[in-house]
Amino acid sequence: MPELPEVETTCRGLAPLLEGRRIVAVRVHERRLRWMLPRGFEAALAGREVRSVKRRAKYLLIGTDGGTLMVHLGMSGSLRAADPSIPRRPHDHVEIDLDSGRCLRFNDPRRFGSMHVLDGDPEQHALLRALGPEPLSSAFDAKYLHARSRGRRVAIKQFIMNAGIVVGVGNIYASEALFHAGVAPGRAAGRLTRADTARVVAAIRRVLAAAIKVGGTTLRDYVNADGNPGYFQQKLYVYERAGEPCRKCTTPIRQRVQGQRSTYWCPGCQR
DNA sequence: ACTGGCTCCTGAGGGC
DNA sequence: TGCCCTCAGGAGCCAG
Repeated sequence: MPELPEVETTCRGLAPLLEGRRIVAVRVHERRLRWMLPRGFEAALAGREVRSVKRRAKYLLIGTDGGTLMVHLGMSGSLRAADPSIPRRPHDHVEIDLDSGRCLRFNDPRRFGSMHVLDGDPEQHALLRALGPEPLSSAFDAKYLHARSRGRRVAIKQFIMNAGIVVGVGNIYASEALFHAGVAPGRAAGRLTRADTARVVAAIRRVLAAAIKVGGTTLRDYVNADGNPGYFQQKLYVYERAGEPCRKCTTPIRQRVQGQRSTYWCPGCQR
């Protein structure tokens, strides 16, 4: 499932394939994504030249000479620059032909992903305006997390998954980061000490950077722009390891549900 | 201002 | 062998 490292990997893979290319044609095979693709979606993109490929949170921002294509991969989405001679696969919902001869295909079995064409500054769009800082930016530090968490009773795991606080920390990396920080996931965010928040920030940054380095985590669906999986799943310490011995202290990893999401943690290592 | 719950969807996996 | 049921999950949205 794409989290920030997977989106970043896709972004880096797509940039050289898209930048400077002109969009020749757009075909939509399924309009019912997270939000219905409006009439005029195809026309808003056809003929445009791609100027930049960026990422904000888990959104891909494909800037053109006339508007920005904003893509979210949801939990099962992928974008690949395919050879058009390869037949379309099930759930290839949108195809964007480029003047390079390649075809950008958006595949998303669960259709939790989305596509928008934006005018003007993407940062001002309602979906981006209220987002917190990027986890790998200097704005996300211990001072910030400590200040934002004061008075908050919500569990720290749900707190760091709140995109209004910090973007890009999904279910897998939230559990992994809290393990490395040595902080139990159920603790109230507002009860964390300054030292705790420093360790949480450092762990989030370290885990995300490490995952980006190996191309993200592939558990079920995710493939990058070239159709290849990531390898971070081999470095998971707690996620989907319930009952298995902790890699550090051999205590059995525990699992519980927080906010409709599975949380994994080591009661020996995390306090 | 917070917090928790619901919702979209399909494939995987377990049970029988 | 095959069918049916349950569950997972990003994140916007709404109600309390």
